[in-house]
Amino acid sequence: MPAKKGSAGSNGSNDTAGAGGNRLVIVESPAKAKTIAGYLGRGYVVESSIGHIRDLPTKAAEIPARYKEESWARLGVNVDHDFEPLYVVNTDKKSHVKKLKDLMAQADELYLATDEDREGEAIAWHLREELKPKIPVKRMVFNEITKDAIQHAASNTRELNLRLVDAQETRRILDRLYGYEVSPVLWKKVMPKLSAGRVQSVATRLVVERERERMAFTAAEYWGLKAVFDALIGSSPDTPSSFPAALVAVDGARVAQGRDFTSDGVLRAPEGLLHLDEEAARALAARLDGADFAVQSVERKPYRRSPYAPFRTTTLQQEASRKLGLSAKQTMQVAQKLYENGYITYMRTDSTTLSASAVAAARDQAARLYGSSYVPDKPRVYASKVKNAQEAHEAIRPAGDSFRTPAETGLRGAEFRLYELIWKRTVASQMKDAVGESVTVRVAGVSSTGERAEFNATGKIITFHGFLKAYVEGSDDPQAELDDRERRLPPVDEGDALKAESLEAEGHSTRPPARYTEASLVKELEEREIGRPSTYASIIGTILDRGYVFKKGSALVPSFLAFAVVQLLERHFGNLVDYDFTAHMEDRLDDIARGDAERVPWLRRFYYGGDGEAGLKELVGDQLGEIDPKEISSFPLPGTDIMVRVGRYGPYLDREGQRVNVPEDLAPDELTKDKAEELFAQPSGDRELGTDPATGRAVVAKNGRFGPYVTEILEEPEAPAATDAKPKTRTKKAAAVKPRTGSLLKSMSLDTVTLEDALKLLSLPRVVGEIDGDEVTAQNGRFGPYLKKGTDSRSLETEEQMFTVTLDEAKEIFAKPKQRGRRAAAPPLRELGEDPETGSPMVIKEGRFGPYVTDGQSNASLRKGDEVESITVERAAELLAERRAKAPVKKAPAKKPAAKKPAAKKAPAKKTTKKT
DNA sequence: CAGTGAGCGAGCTTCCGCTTGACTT
Repeated sequence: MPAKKGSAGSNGSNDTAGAGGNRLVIVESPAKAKTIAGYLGRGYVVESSIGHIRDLPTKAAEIPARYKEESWARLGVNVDHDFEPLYVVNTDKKSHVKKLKDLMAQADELYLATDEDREGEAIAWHLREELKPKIPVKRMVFNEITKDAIQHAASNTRELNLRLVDAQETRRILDRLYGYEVSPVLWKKVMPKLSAGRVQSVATRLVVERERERMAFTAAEYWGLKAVFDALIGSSPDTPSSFPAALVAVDGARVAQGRDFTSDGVLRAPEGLLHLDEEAARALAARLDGADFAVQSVERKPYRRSPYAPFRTTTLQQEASRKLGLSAKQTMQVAQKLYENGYITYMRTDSTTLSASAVAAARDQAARLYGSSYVPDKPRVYASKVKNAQEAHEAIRPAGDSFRTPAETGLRGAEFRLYELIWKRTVASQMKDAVGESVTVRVAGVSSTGERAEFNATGKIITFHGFLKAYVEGSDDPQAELDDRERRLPPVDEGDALKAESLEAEGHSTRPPARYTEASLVKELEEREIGRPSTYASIIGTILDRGYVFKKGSALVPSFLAFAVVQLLERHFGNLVDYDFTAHMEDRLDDIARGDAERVPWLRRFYYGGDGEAGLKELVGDQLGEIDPKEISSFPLPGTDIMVRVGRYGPYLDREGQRVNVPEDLAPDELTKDKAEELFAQPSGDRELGTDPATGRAVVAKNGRFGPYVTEILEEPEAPAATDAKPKTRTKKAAAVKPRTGSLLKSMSLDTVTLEDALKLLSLPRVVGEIDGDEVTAQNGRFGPYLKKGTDSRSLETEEQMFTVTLDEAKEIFAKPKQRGRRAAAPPLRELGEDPETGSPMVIKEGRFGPYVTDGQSNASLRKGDEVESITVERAAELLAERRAKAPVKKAPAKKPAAKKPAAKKAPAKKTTKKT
């Protein structure tokens, strides 16, 4: 499938659909458009939609003005009227949609050739809705991109399948309701900007559940014997003389191994099992020292292994991770490049099917490289293992009707290695099975006290390598035996005497289940039918971005934040994070696609409830009060009176009010009782800076609620003798002598702050002098540096001024009224001229929340995509108009906040109470 | 998780699934 030049087909190939008219064909991907243009030739113009062209509005700014006041506008779904969706053309697609319209204006027929799956059908429908064609519209589908298949598809079109579109729309609406209703619950109860969704929340839950298993896990220790036996035949490269073997039984009782233990560290079924501890194992080894050993039995079984199916998205991500160390995202980026440049087929697929020409190419390549004896008589066919596979694409394979070897591509770096991986896997998939023999040798000996000890050794001889010549799959577990690796044993027979070269005790302990990696999590999701090939990489990205998981090497470790979020969802939205939720959804969508069910009753049940079960609306509305933020963010540390809490500033430990931070990168399963004590013992990362020579007190730097600061350590008022003393007395005493504190200046940092800096900070407030009988001091406050004179104050411009400002300067500053200092100091960033609507001049200013436009009356923040430098008069006027529409009266709302001032001040504190 | 005094434009965060290119330094 070499890329052809230009997007409009002009190659002189057969024109199957007849001469004359112009046909516009729209596919999803630009790369595909290029190829297909070449196959269709004259009379066809092939363009791409570049994925979906319309969607529900993402944020307020995208909601058309006439809907903004609707109660459901925030959702983009009219939940009051049959869940009717509101579609807008995505901002970044507007110009492209116009281009498609222009092309359509010159066409006589429109072919909607998007992928043949649920999403593809929907894209086709959206195209029809948005382009509003007045020319005939045909739906064209194909599963294979070859000239024959494409030409056949062009002359065998069908109608749009509106039921399939209905199913897609239902999926879309459900995901929106889930995501946009549940996320705000997290903002209120846990932390702003968090998110929940059908896929990401289950992915997070999987990672959290695995960590819980690890935390609940109790390791069991067990011992065995490892021996190396010598067959006394002399060794050659092909036939070793000695081989390793492990103790499996003593006097008929099987020796316990890792798999015999439960996750609680106890034996599953102790009868007939021998659990060796270190002492017993060493003693047995001693009693076997010098014993005679002989081969008790030799068991041979045929070994046969078939090649792996060609790559689909998830298997490619897994293997690229194991073998090339690429993340899911990196893999997809590299694959995208290979696809765009015509080296491989499409990389977001759940199909393992190869086209006939690809099968032929793979067989041909295998025969040329390894000989025809390596190629089976009949092509291999791979049925998809993925249950809800939509199979709109082929497997991922080298492009074209004959494959380029990696060397022939001229590729380099990651692109070369990924291509090579895909090429090998594809070629191997059409090769013969590997065959051989697996051998189990059992060796027995009698100890000095008459025990009969039996050892096992296993080997594998591959007599015909078949596909293994081309490709061996990697393993996630480095300890695991590679299934395909050859391991030879000496050619021994029953009764042969053996000499023990070495025999020693070996200790093991059971291991907790391994953490997920990106690749294994994606695999798990795919097996549970959650998520789609185009989203696997971004799901990982989302849960990383939200801080739900972090990476430790390649392992995905859940944060305590994830524990809190998952705990909330499990307790209050159990159905939504059920692992089968998506599977049930898919069943309903299939019903809808077949015409066996309607979407509205189903969505209504989901959103409004029924049959005695609460719907989503009630759960996020009336029942919201039942969610206790404190409880949801608290986890008792087993066996202690310590609580792990997730706060706004990260996780911390709480023991009767004593608090200490938990390092952000501490894995939850590493937070043991001992570790917690250790954290309490070295309080909160304080850094001792030295002693204040004036007071003899220690000065430390700490990180506090308001950022880094320095403080002094006061002597303990009393020895801890009076344990009965009421806290009140202590508070009183502490109130009498408060330690001096001071926030670090912006130029300082916690790591580098010196004693000298600290003493300077602790010297504040500085008395500047006296004005009109009032003492003037310079100090650092909540809003930065300022001067204080009685009840009056003025901000200072720089922190340095706190130490340098003179009395004369202070007089000057106090002579000016309060507000002006700030307001006049900020000149407009840009002047825009008159608002065409109101005639008042508009200027752009920099404010607390970033740049905004003001006409003196209304103010409106610039939105995403608006730039101070480039914003137009029209856009600014539009923003102001929007702002005016929202808050038309100026006085009433201005008064309210004023009256609420005390409440507003409490707001931050209130938030904290909610949380803590 | 330290503790101190203003007066000011609020507005937005978020879902899943399709698919790339557009900016500037």
